[in-house]
Amino acid sequence: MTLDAPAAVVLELMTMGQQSAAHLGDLLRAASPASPQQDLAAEILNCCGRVIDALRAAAAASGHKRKAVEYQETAAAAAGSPPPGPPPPKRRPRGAGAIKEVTSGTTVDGFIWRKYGQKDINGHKHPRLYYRCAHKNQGCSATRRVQRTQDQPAAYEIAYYGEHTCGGAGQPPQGRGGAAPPTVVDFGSNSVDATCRGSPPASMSQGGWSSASSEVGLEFDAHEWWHGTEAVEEQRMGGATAGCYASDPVEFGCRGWESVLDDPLDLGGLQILQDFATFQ
DNA sequence: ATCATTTGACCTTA
DNA sequence: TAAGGTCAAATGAT
Repeated sequence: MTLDAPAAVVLELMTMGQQSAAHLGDLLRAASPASPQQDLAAEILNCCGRVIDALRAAAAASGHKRKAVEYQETAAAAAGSPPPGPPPPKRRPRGAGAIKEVTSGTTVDGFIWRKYGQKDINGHKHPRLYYRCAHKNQGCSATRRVQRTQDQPAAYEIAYYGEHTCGGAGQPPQGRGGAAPPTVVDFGSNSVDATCRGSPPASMSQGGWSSASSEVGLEFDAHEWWHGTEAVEEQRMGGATAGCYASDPVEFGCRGWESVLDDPLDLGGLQILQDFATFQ
């Protein structure tokens, strides 16, 4: 089994939660032999255990995949340090490795993209869509390639190329769209404000793909966070919009987590966890 | 009027 | 040479 850093952080946190719940159960048992609080602690314990199991299963299932980013790193390592040579080609080599690949139920990722092309691809039922960062005029060279998956029409395979040098998220293009929403992210809190206001991931807003532990939680928040053209297209393409589990404290309870983990198409669910276990 | 999207053509790579 | 990736004019939306 292989667990990449963010997934490993989730696993570690869940393990800590499991231990804390067990400790709480012990304390409650010492205080009174039988109480509803003990049942609650036991339920928390059970939920943590199931999430941990699901995480480990997801990591095991995806462990055999050789991802583009891994290939890229391997190739770079084989080539050694980049020699001073001609400028990078205007067009990336076909099949060049993405810096990140994600399978998601939404194309919304917190960045603002401009579509510049669409192509029917052999063997694919759906066309491939090409986007570049809306801040290209600021020198940002980030692009992404979006392809609907064959077996799951509501899911997209998104490959990212290039690093955001623009600051990206939270800076809607001048002249259209509204003011950027606050980019406050609080992974340590499960309050509605902290998790459901639609802020883009902080690590994204700073450009690049941070492996910071906070991103584990932030990916759950990568939903429609401003009403720009991307959101409109999202509706036109029939893509699912990310659910916001944290918006309902009940939903975010034990049953909510289970439903998340049980449905690979459900945003912020197991698919995302698999993405992190696979693509980091 | 301005800006984003669409779409066919062109370019590059394998 | 086929297929993937990008360009840029045309078109549509605001």
